[in-house]
Amino acid sequence: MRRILVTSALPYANGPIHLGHLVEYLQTDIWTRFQKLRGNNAIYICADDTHGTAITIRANQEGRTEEEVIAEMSAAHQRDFSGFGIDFTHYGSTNSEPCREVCEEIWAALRAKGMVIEKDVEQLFDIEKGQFLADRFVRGTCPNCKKNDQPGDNCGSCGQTYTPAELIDPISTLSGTKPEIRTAKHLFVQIEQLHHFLDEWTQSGTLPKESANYLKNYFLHEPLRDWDISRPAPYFGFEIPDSPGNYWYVWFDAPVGYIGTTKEWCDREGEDFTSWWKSPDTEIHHFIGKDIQYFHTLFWPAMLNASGYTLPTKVHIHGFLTVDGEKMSKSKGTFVKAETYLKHLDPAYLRYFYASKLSAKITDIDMNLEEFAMKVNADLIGKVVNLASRTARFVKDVGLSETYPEDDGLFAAAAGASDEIAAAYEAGDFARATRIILALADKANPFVEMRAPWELKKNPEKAQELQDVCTIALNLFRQLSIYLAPVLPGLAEGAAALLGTEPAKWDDVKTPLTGSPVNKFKHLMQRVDPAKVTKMIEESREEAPAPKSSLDLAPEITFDDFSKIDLRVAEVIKAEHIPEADKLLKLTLGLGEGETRNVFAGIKSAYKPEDLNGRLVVMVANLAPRKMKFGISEGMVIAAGPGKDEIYVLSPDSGAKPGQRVS
RNA sequence: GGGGCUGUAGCUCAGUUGGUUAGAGCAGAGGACUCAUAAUCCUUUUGUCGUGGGUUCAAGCCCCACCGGCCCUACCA
Repeated sequence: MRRILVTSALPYANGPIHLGHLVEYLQTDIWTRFQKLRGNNAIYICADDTHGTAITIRANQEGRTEEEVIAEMSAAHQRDFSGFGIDFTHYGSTNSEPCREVCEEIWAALRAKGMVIEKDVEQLFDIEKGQFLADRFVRGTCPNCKKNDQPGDNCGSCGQTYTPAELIDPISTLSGTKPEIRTAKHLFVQIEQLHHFLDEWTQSGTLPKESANYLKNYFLHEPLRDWDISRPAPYFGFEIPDSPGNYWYVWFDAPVGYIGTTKEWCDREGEDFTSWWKSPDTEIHHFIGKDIQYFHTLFWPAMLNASGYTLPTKVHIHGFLTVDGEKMSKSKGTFVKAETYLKHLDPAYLRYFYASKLSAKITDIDMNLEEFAMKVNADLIGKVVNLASRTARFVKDVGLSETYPEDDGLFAAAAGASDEIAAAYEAGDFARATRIILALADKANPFVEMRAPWELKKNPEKAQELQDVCTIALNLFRQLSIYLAPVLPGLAEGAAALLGTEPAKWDDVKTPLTGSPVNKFKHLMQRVDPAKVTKMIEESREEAPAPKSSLDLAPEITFDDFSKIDLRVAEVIKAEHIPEADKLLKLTLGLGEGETRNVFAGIKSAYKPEDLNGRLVVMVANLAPRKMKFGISEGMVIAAGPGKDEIYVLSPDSGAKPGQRVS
């Protein structure tokens, strides 16, 4: 029996759980349930990540204390997780005494190894609020491209990175005042001292290959920079014991939360803490997203190494979630909160859908909503549950046959897939696991079809054969339900209840069930109703926020970009109605020297043809011709205004000649 | 700018250490059945494996370049 400690990254206590988070927590939950089902001693530890400036800002805005904010958020998070069947052994908080104790212990170890140094750091200081500003709380003009209203670390327009102190005209987003540059003492951890260790550890098979490559080529090819680990007061977090007025940066104490939360659980349950975190016999498995790799694969192992804690056995890294091929979007309604999902849909659907998409690779997964409904219905309802649903009621009165009948090797084949499926689960390749399992279902259904129990039922002399066929189908169904139990614990329970047995263990797939009663069949799962998916999306849709300023400029372009556009003065030689067109007028434009262009302009709602005849306008003369319903349009007339009856065609001052270039 | 990953049928993806006519599920087409939550079963269509070079007796798999997509780029939580 293996001892396995499993963690998911700690969700930040500043927002609700959404479908993107759930990729990770469901992945971890499935993996942990799999380990338990195999008979291993696995625990799943998680906690809210509670420290940092963002929490303080929020608390101030809401006129509450940080503790009130994080308590409410923790309750909400746990409610959401529980709604999805995520079964934590213990869920804690980084703002707890055990976490503080472990932070202090690790810190002391780093100090003892001489890995902590002090350096002065220039940072912007908000005078009115009396605090230093993190990058995200400063905005100003980009020193590179001069685009205004950019964040303090890098420019959203040109991509340039810089320090907040380099910003032109910086403004504190907390007070709206202009911050000043001040110097403060920060504490740094010199993880370069463990460079050699990290070189080896990161390439030791603990990490996915692509992650190991990334670290090797991006960080470990040169000396590692010192890690700034402290923040000056005021800061919501733990004060550093030997450096009053300074607090540990949230990314120092967040991963320590894994250990601190385990400690809290051990104290409560009387478990031996040392055997979980300081024993070579215990495996540590972290599940994280690709965005926080370097915290977990450089700083974290360095901290553990320096303080004598067990290093992670494996760091499982997953990609992000997109919905219908795009980033989750509040305005499109694809930013779905866990709570909203649960109002409309069965969590089992999402558990299965994610499982069918997740592999051991660090690739993003897409939740196509149409595919979601179709796949869940086809696989789970149509194939798996259908096996029970189409046979159980035939044997409701007689139960299963006393001896397991001849089944053309189906049961043995499914039992034989056990190792392969287990290996796929173990490797985190749930997509492969579900593929193999569904292939078994695809063999079981044709068997039922061939033996046609509904025909056997008509002939009382074939009662035994009928019972045998159903015994086989229900046993195959039971195998499937056990294989799927990590993903769909509810289905496994339903299967056990139907067949009147105890909840299954993994190895039960190898022994057929005989002679037991079969209870009245109840639907184990409902089909996905696409209308409910639509409702969920509608409820998630938020009104697009109003543009920040009235001048919402398009991204900046260069002069070269502009000069690609060939604008010409043109004379409207002829403007005509097109009776079938709702919006278009057909214009014949003259560019001088007898050259004319045929242009369809969407200005019918604001202009009559007779108003335009003879007028000079400005046109884009080198626009690619476009085939439209009523002919080919060879350019475009420049106009201002929002549309409808507010369209204003531009005209040059008198004297301009058709064909002249506008620049 | 640097780096990681990725590009295989309409869609989602498998394709192990390079080896014979490139696979699955879904969708599509045709048929069967009626026990089952319009579920199931049978048959069947579809691919210049991103592009261009190279290595090799042999490349979807190896090398190079290019094009497209996603992501990271450390005082961001």
